[in-house]
Amino acid sequence: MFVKYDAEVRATTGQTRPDNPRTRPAKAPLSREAVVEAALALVDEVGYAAVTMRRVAQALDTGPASLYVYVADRDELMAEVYDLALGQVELPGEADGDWRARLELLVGRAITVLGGHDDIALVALTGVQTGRHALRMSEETLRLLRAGGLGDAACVWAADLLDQYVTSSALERAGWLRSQRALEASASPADATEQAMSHAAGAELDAVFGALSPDEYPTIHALRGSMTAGGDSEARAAWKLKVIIDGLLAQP
Amino acid sequence: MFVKYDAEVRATTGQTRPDNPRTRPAKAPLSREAVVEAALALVDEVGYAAVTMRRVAQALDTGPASLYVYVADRDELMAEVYDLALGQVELPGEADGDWRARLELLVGRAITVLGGHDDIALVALTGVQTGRHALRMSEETLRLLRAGGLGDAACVWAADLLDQYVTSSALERAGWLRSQRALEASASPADATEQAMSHAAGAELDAVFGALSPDEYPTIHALRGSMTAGGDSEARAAWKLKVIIDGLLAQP
DNA sequence: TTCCTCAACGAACGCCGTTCGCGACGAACA
DNA sequence: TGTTCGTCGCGAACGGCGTTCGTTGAGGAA
Repeated sequence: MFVKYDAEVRATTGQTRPDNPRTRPAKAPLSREAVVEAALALVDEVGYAAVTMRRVAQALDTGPASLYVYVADRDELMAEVYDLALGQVELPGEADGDWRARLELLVGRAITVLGGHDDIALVALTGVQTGRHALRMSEETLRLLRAGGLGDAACVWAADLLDQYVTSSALERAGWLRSQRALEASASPADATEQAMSHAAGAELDAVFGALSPDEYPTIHALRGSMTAGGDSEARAAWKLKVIIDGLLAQP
Repeated sequence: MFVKYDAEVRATTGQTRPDNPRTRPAKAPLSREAVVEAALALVDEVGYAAVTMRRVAQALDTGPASLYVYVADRDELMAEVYDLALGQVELPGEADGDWRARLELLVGRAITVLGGHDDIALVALTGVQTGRHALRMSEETLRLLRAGGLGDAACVWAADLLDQYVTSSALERAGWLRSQRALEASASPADATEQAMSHAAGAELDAVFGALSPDEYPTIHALRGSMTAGGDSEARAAWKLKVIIDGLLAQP
């Protein structure tokens, strides 16, 4: 009853300041899970770098000090956020084809999901992740590679290589999405066709490569047409993954 | 006169590099180049994340505000530092073999050099680098790939893939070196044999994998012997690179 | 000599992650 | 009911960050 009253007052004033926070008899349900979920939502909303302990606390209507009951520090929180995001990756099933088709699907989904949460994949660069969902991904990757007939050591090294590929691709994709969003926000809504945006996105790189001296950088100059035309990023990603898997199968 | 005195004092104390009479007879010993060089030295000394504008300024015996005459912000400074580091990569020559041998050498050197400057490779994740040395690397990579007979589009995509590989490998290597250094510093100097360190380095991962339920993670459990035995990281890196290039050659 | 330009920098602003200790709360007990 | 006591949420503060602003003073031009 008091809780309800307090909550209502706070809701109508929009601030915790006016009333005495101490009058709260019972605290809203705070938990490690809630903190991590709030942080992931913030990553999507304001971006990885802008997720601060203060902002997470604010989203949960509390102070930054309260978060440290559930989380050791920002790094640990972000590691949890990373694993939560990884949980959104659906594992391919029987109907998705043989080991190779499933592996390609798994890697593609991981890149899509992680790249969709801004730079959360940066967490994977800080070391081997041992969260529940990270282990699930490793298990499935190794299982599929084994099904492909690779040797034990090759499986482990290949999983390592694929993990590097997923992480760097997710970060690349996150950066691309960010620039698209920035462009979309800045451009006048009238001419914001997708083609115009895509073209504008690569415009500065176009200029850089075009201005290069053909004598000093002959190959870049010769290929600048192919470099600018990023074209279908989907096809590019699929090509890269095919390269890696073909390479794996070429090993003894 | 005071300026001159200051310059002499600084030169004798070793704050700036040997006096070049041609450049700047009596000007302040500060320049964009000097700032970038000081920053790179700090990256090696205290690590990428700990390189702050204040520390760079301190190393140059000035205040942080003075740096902004030569550098727009920390990101731009770090991009310059990245390119300076890349300049330490020596391009393979005629004597190093065919295009493939040279490409493997180039990639290996890039990983070694970048990985040796802590997390400086993080810069490459913020977007396509267009510094002098970054372009030089791109030019050479594309040239070698073309010499390998790849088509125009394949060259560009392959260079992209190799760049991802270099960046992520450099960061992995930097992290490994960091943990080795930490271990070396913490362990008692008496038993600091390399084998003991290498073993201790993977000890916690060992424990994690060993504790996993064989039912939930059967493949990890089965391969945990191969996972822990990181073994020769040199061989692992060479294997990964071979996978990628073999994969490239398997494309139509 | 006088003036002008601009590199240099002290000081400050608004953030950040993290820590510490106060004091209100519920429980146990008289 | 009145009193004491342990728990723990969180306000307040600390040291440090990137960056900005306005002043200062030296070097070159006139």
